[in-house]
Amino acid sequence: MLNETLTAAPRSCGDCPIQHRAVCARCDADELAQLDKMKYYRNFEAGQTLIWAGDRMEFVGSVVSGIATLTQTMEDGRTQMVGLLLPSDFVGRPGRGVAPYDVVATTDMVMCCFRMKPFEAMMEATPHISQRLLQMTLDELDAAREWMLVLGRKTAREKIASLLSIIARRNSTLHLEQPTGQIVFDLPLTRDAMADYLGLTLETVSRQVSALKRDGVIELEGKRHVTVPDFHRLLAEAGDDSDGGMLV
Amino acid sequence: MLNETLTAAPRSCGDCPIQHRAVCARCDADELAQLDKMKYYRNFEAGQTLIWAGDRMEFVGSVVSGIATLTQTMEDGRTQMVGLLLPSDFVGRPGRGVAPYDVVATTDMVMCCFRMKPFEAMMEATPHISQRLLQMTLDELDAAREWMLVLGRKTAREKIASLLSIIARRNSTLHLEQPTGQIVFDLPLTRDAMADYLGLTLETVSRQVSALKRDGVIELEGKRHVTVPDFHRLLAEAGDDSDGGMLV
DNA sequence: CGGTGGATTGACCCAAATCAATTATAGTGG
DNA sequence: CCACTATAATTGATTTGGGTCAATCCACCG
Repeated sequence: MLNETLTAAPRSCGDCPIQHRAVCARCDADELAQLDKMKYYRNFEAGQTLIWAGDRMEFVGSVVSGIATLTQTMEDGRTQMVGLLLPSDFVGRPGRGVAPYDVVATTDMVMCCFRMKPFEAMMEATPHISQRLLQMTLDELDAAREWMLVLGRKTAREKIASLLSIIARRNSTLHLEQPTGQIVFDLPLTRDAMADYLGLTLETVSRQVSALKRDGVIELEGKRHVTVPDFHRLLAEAGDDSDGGMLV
Repeated sequence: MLNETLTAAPRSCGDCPIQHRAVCARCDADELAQLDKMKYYRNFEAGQTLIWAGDRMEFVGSVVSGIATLTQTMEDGRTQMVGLLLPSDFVGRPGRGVAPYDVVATTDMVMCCFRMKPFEAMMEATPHISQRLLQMTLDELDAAREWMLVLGRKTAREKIASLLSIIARRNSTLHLEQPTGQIVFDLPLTRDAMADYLGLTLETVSRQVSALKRDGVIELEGKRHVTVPDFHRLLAEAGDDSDGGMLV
């Protein structure tokens, strides 16, 4: 399942489900103790906007469980999703006072928040955090560039296949499996959110999902539960390289 | 002029035109001396491919002068530019052995290269470099996300206006001016490269450039020399926020 | 000069947007 | 338990922005 059963904050960092992938992954016991003093957990409900673009940011933090989206909006209302935040992903930018994007919870969420000021001070003092954050940011940059190819050059059908394969891949790496053969997962996004991510309309998303289903690339149970009988077939539909390509 | 007259390597870091913006910007004299031991300059000619996607990377480095592009290619030949590298921008990723994108010089270039291994070791030891690199990477991530909106939701006309305003802005920040009123610059890209950046065909680029010219948004002298009589008008054509929006 | 590569312009076509109507699906309260 | 909404999703008909194919045009250079 994509939505972890965890809906409450972990008892301590030792129990934290994201301790090995989050921004604090490299911290030693001392450093974790320091972080503990500036951190607090917050719960958000599905649909809730965590941060509005233009707001003052008073915290940064990690997604502990649940899923959020980063979205950019033009004055005339056109929107483009620019990020999908899964457990262990980092929210906010040290040193920046104002949020550039809307951050919206698509499921119930738990966040581990750090007060901005002390966190920034700690980043100056201990290299472990900024080193880890650098790694994570470089990964996000790669993902963003991958997404630029999707937005700029792929057909609607390829876009849908790309999104499905990305969700499938992220989902299975969370569970430490290699994505091959049959894969099953739940879509964390509505058709509308998928359209925002893909630079399409929701009608086109719906049509192409139906087409992929008709052609046997995917199977649907309800609107959200997806079975991919052959992951390689899906990758081929996405226009992605035969297999490899993926930089982890 | 966009192309700095500098075509040779600087004598020393003190003479370096990018010393205040590059990855080494925060380094003290000691650290610069350390870097000096692992660095070497390389010249590239316009059109030359610095790095092929899939190649082993044996160096990382900074653009000292000139302009390069980062490009992703699908097996069937569709290409998408995913980055524009200007002086002071960083090339390569510490810790990564294989290049994910083609890097191509669009003008003659000088690069300040660091041998990968010692550079990585130094990053572990001195926080100044990874802190600066983190800042730069976060800026690039913002730029990439800005670009996702352009690719996903803007019309061809807006895309052209967006590209022109980005080049104008970057160009004038290099010269420490505020972009207002009349702006003059040289396009560093061919129509074809612009199309690769914008997710368009070169014919559409040509048509929309002509349209913007016809409508008085820009003036052209030859194919490359651009005059923008009213920068705000250009921003409005780009669909960008009335003025602000820009996160520096 | 003719040639070559970049750029422009025109005619036509198609993939995805838009406009519009139905069809699930999930509550909610009588 | 069944109407009565409200929201998400599907499907159809039509339009359109940008792609494709093709014919010049232009500037520079040997």
